[in-house]
Amino acid sequence: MTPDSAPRTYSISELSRMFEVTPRTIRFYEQEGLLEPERRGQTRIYHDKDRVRLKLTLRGKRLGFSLGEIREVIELYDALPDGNARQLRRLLELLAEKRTNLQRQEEDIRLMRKELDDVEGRCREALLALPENAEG
Amino acid sequence: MTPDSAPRTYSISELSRMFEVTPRTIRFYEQEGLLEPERRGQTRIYHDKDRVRLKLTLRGKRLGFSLGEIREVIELYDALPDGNARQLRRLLELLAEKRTNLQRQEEDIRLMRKELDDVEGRCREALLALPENAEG
DNA sequence: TCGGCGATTTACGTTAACGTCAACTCACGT
DNA sequence: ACGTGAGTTGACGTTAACGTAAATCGCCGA
Repeated sequence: MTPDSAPRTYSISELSRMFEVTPRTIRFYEQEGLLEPERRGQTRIYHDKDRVRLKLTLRGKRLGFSLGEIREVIELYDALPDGNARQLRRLLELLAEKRTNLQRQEEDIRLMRKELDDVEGRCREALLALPENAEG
Repeated sequence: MTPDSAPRTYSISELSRMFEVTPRTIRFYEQEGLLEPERRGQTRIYHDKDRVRLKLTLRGKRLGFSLGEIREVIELYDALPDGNARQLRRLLELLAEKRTNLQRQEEDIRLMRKELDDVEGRCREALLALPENAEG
């Protein structure tokens, strides 16, 4: 139906709206080696590859990774199919690190949930103990 | 056996070692309203309450919360048993926010794991495709 | 009495991750 | 020809979260 899944492109403002970040941020990420948009004249043209990278970058950020860490993975990933053994092993190392990190975060989330439950419990008790209570 | 579970106290360097942060960090957290150690002369004396707060603070940090966010929760929590209704409701709001946040993070972790799996898969393929391969 | 050691205060320095201009350029519609 | 709107390039500003260094204090043991 769609012609032939035309390889879409995006303007910077388009991407910026899609992910709710400013154009400044997107240019900054490029400067930091996280994106490599095409250029039409002086204007940047973003492809799906860039969109995906941006998505991964933002996700990484939400998980507390620095732009440097994210870049390192992306760079190694890009050199993947023909990377030398050293690079590949390095990448595996990096991946293992990230996994460990994720695991710790899951544990932290679990514990934090318990805290929240506890606090919320006490909070509701305190509310009910109020003279003029009316919860909702 | 232990006398009567004496309410332990800690020096700043002791705490600093326990959590692998610098004394500077601990003082900074106090300045930001996250800790309120006792004073013996000009020296800080930390109680278990402070230790717990520090632990929570660091956990919050690992989950990407700012010191300000963490403080807000701690403050409201401290004023808990006799807080007024407005404060209590505000606290419930905050807690809900944090929960939403945690949920998003769990989703992010899930997705990130998938990415890692994918990358690792390709990486191992690339390794095996090497002429002089020897994985371990 | 002196020398350390641990702690404190004050203050300036630093890094990451952008924000915020200002001054263009370029294509487009009228 | 002209304005308008999107995009670009410097360049400097900002904020959070500490780092770092210098000067000071108090106590304890030889």
